[in-house]
Amino acid sequence: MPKVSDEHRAAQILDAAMRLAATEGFHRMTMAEVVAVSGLSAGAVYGYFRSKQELVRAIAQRAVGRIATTIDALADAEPPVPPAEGLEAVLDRLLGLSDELGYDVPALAIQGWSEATRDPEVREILGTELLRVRRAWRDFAERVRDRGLLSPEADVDAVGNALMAMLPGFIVFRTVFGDVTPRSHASGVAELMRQPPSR
Amino acid sequence: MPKVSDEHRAAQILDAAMRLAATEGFHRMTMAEVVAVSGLSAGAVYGYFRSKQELVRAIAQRAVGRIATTIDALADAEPPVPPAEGLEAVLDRLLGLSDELGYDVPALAIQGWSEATRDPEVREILGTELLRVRRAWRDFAERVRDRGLLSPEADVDAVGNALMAMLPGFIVFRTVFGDVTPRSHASGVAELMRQPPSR
DNA sequence: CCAAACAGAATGGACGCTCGTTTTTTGATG
DNA sequence: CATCAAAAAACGAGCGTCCATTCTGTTTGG
Repeated sequence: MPKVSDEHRAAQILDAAMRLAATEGFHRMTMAEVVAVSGLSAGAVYGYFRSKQELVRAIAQRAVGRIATTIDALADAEPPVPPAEGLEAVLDRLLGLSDELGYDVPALAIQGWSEATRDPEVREILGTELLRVRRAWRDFAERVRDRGLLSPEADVDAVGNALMAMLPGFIVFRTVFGDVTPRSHASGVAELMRQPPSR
Repeated sequence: MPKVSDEHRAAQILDAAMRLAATEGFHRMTMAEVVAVSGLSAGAVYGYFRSKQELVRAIAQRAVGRIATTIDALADAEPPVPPAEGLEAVLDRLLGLSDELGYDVPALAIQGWSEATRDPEVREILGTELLRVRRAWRDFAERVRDRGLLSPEADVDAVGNALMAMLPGFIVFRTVFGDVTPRSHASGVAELMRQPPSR
C-alpha cells in the first residue's frame, strides 16, 4: 500500500468539498458530508484543514484559479477574433469546465461572490485571481483592436472590462432564466457592434 | 402570509430583515437578530412569517421587485439615448437605490442569486420579476434602434440582453475589485461600439 | 517499538421555532 | 362613559436539533 502524499489527501478532501459546495452552497455543506464523501474521518479532515472556513477559502482559491487559467488561455489564443466570438469561446469553455470537473462551475462562482461579500480573505483571493483575468481580457481587446476589429482609438481597458463583465451576466441568467447559451449571450455583443447608418 | 390586515407589521419586520440580510447574508442573519432589530418578539415575528425560509423569500420578492421597478422606469424613459448612456443611468440609479433604502442593494442581489441556486421558489420569484426587466431592456433597445443609434437590422432581444447582462458584472466587479463606477463600466459599451475604420 | 496519521464518538454552542403566559384590543352592556 | 369578559396579539424563556470541532483511543508504516 503506497503512502499517499499530503497533497493528494488534501486534494481528495478538496474534491469532495467542491462537489458538495457546488450542489448545496457553502453554508449547507456540512463537515459531516465532507467527511463522508471524502472517505476519511473527521479527525483526518481537520488534520488538513484547521476549520471549515479554511476549507471554504481553499475551495474558492482552487475554483477561481482554474477559471482564471481557463480564461487566460483562451483570451490569449491566436489569431484575434471579433469580440463576440472571443466571448462565445470563453463561455463555451466555462461550460466545458463544468463537465470536465464534474461539478457546476457557475454555481460555485455564485457561492464565491457571496462569500466574498463577508470574508475579506475570500474577496482578496478572488480579486487577485480575477486581476489576471482582467489583464487577459485587456490584452485580448488590444490585439483585436490592432487587427482592425475595433476603432484604433478604442480604450482597451474599457473594452476588456465590458467583455469580462458579460460573464457574471451569463452565469446569473443561466441560473435564473435557464434559457441562455454561449451563442445567444455573445450575439448581443455582435448586435451591439453592428454599424448604425452614418449620421 | 396570514395577516393581510396589518401589513404594516409585516413591512416593519421585512425592513429589519432586509437590512440584516444585506449586511450579513441570508444564512448569517439569525431570527434572533430579526427579532431584536424589528423591535418585536420571536412569537410576533413567527405570526407574520411562518419560517425563516418564508421570510427569506419575502425579502427576495421585495428586493427584486424594487430593483425591477426602478429599472423599468429608467429603461422606459424618453428620449432614447445611446446604449451606454442608458446603462450608466441604470447603474447610477442602482447605487441611488442603496442610499435611498439604507442598505446595500448589490449585496442583496448576490444573496438572491445564491439563494436561487438552491430554493426553486426564490428562483421563480427572480425569474418572474427579471422577465419584466428583460422586456424593459428589449423595449429600450428597440427605441434606441428606431432612433438610428443601432443598426436597423439589430436584434433588439439580443442587444437588450447584452445591456442587461452588464448589470451582474457591475455588481460583482464592485464587490471584488471595488474600483468600478457606473461611468467606467458603461464606457466599455461605448468603446465597443466605436466605429472601426471601414475595411 | 515509536511516532505519525486516523477513526469516530462525544461536546458544547448556536439557532430555528414553540408554547404557556401576559398584555392589549375589542365590543357588548348598564 | 365605565366596566368587564372574551378574543387577539405579543412576549420571551426554553426545547430540540444540528453542526463544527475536539479528544481519546486505535491503527499503521518505518
